[in-house]
Amino acid sequence: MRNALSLTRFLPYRCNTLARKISVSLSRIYTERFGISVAEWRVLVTLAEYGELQAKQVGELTSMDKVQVSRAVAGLLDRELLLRRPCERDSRAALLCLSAAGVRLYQRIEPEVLAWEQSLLAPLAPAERETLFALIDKLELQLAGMADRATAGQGPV
Amino acid sequence: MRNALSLTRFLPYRCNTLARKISVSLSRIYTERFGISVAEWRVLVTLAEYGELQAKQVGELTSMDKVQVSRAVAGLLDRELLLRRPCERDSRAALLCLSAAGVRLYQRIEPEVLAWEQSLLAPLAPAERETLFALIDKLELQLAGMADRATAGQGPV
DNA sequence: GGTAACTGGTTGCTTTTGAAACCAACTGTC
DNA sequence: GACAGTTGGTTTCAAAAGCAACCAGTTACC
Repeated sequence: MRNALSLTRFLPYRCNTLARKISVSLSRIYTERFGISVAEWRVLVTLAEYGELQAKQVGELTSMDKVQVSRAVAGLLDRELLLRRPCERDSRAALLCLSAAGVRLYQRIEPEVLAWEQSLLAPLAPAERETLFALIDKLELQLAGMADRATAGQGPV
Repeated sequence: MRNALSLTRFLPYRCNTLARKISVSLSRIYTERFGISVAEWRVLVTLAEYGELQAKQVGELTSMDKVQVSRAVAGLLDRELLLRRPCERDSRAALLCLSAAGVRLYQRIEPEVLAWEQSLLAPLAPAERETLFALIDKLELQLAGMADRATAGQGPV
């Protein structure tokens, strides 16, 4: 049967398998050896970068939905890798940050993850790395635009 | 806390979210409107391209593992979009191909998917598209090498 | 100040995924 | 031709993702 579509040149497929392979390879570092899930890892990185945040902000920064964030935070609190204190401006929310143990754990994992990333990016010249991130930016932007157009004109919200 | 790692410049994260957004956007076409899952879609595309294949070959061509293939094929057979006949050389295996209904369905979906892909790739010049696929190729190659090295030297197999 | 709509966050439930056990059939070796 | 090891494919079971309901607290409006 004649068809124009071949998976090897189909971006959704290529992007999906690449992401999966990357994730499997990377998660060996923090999942198998430190018992940290992908969601928990993202929360750790974000709090390490920003200091103190509400769960909602973590979700926005990581593109995780609130259920994922809630469960990841619960797991990290169980292991006392996070601290939670009430937010005085809004008593529904809480402020999260890494505990001392969380910082120590993060500092053990981070260099290994960075080394792994260097090894993955090794075959790419610096300019190619820039290009790669620029292309990803463009595609995400375009997707956002496509979503907007798809939901527009569907009657009043 | 000072750290070198920021999610916005971390390839695993960027690749993961991009793949997820692409998948959500695309699957609106075949999931919501035709009731085809991602795995089933890949089987359809592969059989449309290659004609008649064993489940194992479908798995190799699509990077799906055999459980995924098995379930996708079962779903498609239920809806009579596939034909299965015994393989005379190996009676464990079966040969799969699209049924007439499967071809018709595929021919309805394919143009919509191609149009969607064009719309996604619209902001990329032809040369940029080539670059993107080349970069993905390089990264997958590197990952394969990293996996080899990781499993090498772990004692006799 | 009371009530309706909304929001941050959690919980419960259903659907999806993935790993490993499993079955039947095939291959090689003796 | 019997036995050990392998392979194509399915099933089973447990972890994970996604959805909707929910609770408590907040905002907006009359």
